[in-house]
Amino acid sequence: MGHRCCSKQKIKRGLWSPEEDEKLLRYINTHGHKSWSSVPKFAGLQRCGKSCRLRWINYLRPDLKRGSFTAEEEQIIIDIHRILGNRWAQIAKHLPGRTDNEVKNFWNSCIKKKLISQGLDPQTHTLLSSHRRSSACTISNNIHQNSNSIFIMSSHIPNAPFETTCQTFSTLPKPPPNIVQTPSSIVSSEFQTLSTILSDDGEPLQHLPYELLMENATNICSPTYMNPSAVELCNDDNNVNWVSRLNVHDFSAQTLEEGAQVLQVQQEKGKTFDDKGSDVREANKGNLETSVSFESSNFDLGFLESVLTSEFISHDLNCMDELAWNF
DNA sequence: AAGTCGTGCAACCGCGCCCCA
DNA sequence: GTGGGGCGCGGTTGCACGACT
Repeated sequence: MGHRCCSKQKIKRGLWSPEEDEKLLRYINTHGHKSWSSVPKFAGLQRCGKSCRLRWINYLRPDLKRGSFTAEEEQIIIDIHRILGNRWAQIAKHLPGRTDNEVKNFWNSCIKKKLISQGLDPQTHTLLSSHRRSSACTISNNIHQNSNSIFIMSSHIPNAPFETTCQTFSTLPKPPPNIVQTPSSIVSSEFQTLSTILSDDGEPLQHLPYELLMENATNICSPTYMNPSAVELCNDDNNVNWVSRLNVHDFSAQTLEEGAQVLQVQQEKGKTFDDKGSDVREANKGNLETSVSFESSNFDLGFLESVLTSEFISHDLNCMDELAWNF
């Protein structure tokens, strides 16, 4: 079945010949492509407009980058996919010279397999269930220099000495001065440009640019730097206000060794943050709160990632589109 | 050398959105 | 309000080619 747009025409399908490429290229370079449906007719091609458009976008466009993806591009794809999912066109916008088709193919042929081999679900970027039970997970510093990922998870060999896990925390590099000596709470105004560090009583102490927070996002979970009482990720997008809060009182290697851990995740809808970042946390009594507790000797930090990631992903993808993803 | 299998990628397909008459 | 055309997007297919037996 042909495309609706070209059902009346004699349509050739399949691979493009060099002659067809030449015709299309010459026509578009001369006339542009105001209407794809009329391109084949005027260019002398027996193709449908849709096919011409695809050929131009994916192959003939002069600004296309050739060759294999770099490690940096790969990491960008993974990072954005973690948030946006299979929105290849959106992802491709952040990779100059790459097309959505190219990104999609690269994902399906390479990245997907790589993530699976690492025990990660390529759709959710969380540990596959088969790995979740058999291994304790650590949240380690983000080793990749070009990544804005909040966490990188690494599997912890079940019977390995616990020091292996702790080591991850204790060898983190020193944080920048404005994040060290922290108050006990960080509020990340995730989808705006300011992030705020709050004191114990919720008063804003310091506003941080979003980029700075993200650059140092790994610090949030580094007990070497601090021992925050909560990590909050909030979105104040017009009428939709939400906060994800992770109480991580004892989020330290020391306590991990002690075994019993409590992670409380509070999802609080309806909270508002004014534009100065002040927290009016008592304002709303009707908040939805979800608490999850663990009493396991192996605190599953992988779950933390799941929670955070799902918050990022599920709450409002429209916000994601408006993110300042212009690296 | 011939057949089989796996992989990468170009191209197609169907759906949904937007615009306009 | 609605129906049709155009376009963009994500999922899928199928071919070409190299590796392997």
